Amino acid sequence: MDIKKERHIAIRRAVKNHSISSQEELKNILEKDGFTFAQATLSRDIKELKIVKYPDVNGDYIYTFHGENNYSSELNSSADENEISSRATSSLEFSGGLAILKTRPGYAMGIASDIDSLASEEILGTIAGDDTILLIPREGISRKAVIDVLQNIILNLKYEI
Amino acid sequence: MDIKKERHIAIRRAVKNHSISSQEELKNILEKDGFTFAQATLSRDIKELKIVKYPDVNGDYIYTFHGENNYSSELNSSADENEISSRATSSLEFSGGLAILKTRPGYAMGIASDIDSLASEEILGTIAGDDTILLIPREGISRKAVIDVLQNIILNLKYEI
DNA sequence: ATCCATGATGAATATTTATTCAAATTGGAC
DNA sequence: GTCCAATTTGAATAAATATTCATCATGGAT
Repeated sequence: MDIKKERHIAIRRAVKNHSISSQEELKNILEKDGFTFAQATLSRDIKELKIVKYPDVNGDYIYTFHGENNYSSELNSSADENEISSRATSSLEFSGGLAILKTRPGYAMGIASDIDSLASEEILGTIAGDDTILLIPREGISRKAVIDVLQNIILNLKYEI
Repeated sequence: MDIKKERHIAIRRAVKNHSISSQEELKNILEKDGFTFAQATLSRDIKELKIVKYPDVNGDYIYTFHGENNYSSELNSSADENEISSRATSSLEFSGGLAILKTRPGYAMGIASDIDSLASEEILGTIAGDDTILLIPREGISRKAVIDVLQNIILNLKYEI
């Protein structure tokens, strides 16, 4: 698998699970995971993943996803809701300007709702059945941009362009 | 009125209405509005206001509020929904660990919903009637923190500690 | 009014982060 | 396979941002 893609996944995971306040800190974590790269690469990765340095309630900076609630609660820090989504989705395919995301039965509504709130910059709207979500990207949003943002929400998303 | 408070309001307004990609750019805008200050001050202001430098869809950086959708649509760029909230709210008061936000009749539900989504880091939950919202801050969140975050959502909020 | 504590600020600086530029790698098309 | 264009990357550097430290202002308390 693509090394960059792996690194991106590792970055998302690290950002989610740690309280990271600088790229250097993040770099150290990833290096312990066996990744090797320069700070420049990390800066670019963070930009692509739309990760943000957020001033948290305690007066510290913390890297996080845009719009993500990051009060570190013990409740959901181990049970990672994105991991659930990961198991719950199966594939993403495109047709014309539209995309179809398949999910496990019963999951479509919930995941569509997550997408509505977390990817509203790229996705104009969603229509969910039981195991299928129709995604309507905004004008000018590329397939790649759709994939990128969904990968932010759903770890290990499988897709076909 | 407090010069810092005025500047904060001007910053929020500028961030909302312009596509600002650096503190220097923001500083220039504010200076045209008659404010004078050093970059250090702006950095601190931005931290206090929890404004974030966000990598947008076009591959640029843009200063924005955490979690705010900033696809610049002509639809709502002039009709500013926070301005509506500003006219729609009247006062914020505290009692014990709780806060009461008064609104114009009929607005409580809508505003409470905005607060739920935009201030969930500080506010555990809200209960809205017709013109009154009960805010339940999370443990350890100070009154000042509550005021700060609500000021981010509601311009010109009036309050009593 | 005077004192004290707290907050606000700027200049300089440290730190952090983004970009440039050149090199290396990758992924087709043939 | 070779070639070419795209993408990825690192080292160095530029640019941007945060903090330090000293100073000044502000707002009580007495």
